[in-house]
Amino acid sequence: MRDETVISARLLEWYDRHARDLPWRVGPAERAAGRIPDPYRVWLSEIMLQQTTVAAVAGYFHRFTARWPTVEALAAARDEDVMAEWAGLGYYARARNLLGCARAVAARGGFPTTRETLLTLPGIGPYTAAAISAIAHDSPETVVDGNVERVVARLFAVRTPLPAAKPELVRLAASLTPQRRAGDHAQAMMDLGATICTPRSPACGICPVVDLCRARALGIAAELPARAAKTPKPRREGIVWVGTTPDAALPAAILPAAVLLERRPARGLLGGTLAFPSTGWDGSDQGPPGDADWRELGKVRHVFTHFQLDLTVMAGVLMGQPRRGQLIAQSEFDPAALPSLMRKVWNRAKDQG
DNA sequence: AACCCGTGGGT
DNA sequence: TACCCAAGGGT
Repeated sequence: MRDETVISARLLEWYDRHARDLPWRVGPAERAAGRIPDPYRVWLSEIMLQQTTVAAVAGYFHRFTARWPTVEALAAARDEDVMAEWAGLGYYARARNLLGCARAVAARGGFPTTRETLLTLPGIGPYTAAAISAIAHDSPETVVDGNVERVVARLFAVRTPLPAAKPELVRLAASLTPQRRAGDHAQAMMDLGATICTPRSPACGICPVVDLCRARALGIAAELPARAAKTPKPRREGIVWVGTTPDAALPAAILPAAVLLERRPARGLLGGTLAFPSTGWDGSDQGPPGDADWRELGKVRHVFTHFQLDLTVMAGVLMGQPRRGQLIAQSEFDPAALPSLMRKVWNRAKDQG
């Protein structure tokens, strides 16, 4: 028997006993009994899991499915409600594409089943299209995420650095994909990568395919996959303004009646999210959003994918009409609807203001 | 093809 | 502290 066939059989056997129990997953026993996963839940989980950990996704998945149980319900949601529910999860283009995809799917009467057609929908790329097709329909597609790249690089001792190695890793991963149970195979590869074949100090001692791992034989498992050198992260600085209005019934120092916020441009950094007016760090160059006796509260540090940000927080009670943004009543303001950076800014202002 | 796009936990 | 990197996609 080919090594590839043995690896696939061993992985499925291992998965039958050790599959992670995840909220969006139909486990191997239920799957074998004929239970078909809901494509909506598979799709939603896959979008949320893009570059995002299982632990971070779980709560969001529960809230989304409770509020919008079907793709039709999600398609009918308001943009700002979806953005608010997504707030804190990051990569906000996913939320915009999520809605676009839901509306396209609702309009066409349901999710497509083939990888090729799934690929035409917004937010669905090569990984997600293959994953939905394999997991929800058991199509023999090859699913390659970061876990699979690592597992395959080690099994076949691929020393070429990523991302140049990607095409080779995809070919090798395809050589492992079985014709039956492709969905369970894909999830087994990812579970192995997440729990045993981990980036650092992999647990080779309990790996079901350790005897077939070439990197292990060479003693270089923990060193793979190799990656191209990363460029150092630059630092940016900017200013953010937390403007409030005085409450008519209470002393202004106790409780502000309204907070000045703005909707960021739909594309780009934190695109489409709710934010405090700011400048200087995202390509913008603007003054204070209104007149106030602005005072400095200190800095907030936040690390994005490609730069580190130090934002100086200014706070003040607005005098007259603000020049931009929208005043949100304190009673209707939910800090949880802000992206994490702006949540940090709010917490700083709340602590010191 | 290279760059842009969040966040949080682990080491 | 600093760095790694997660069920990637869009442009």
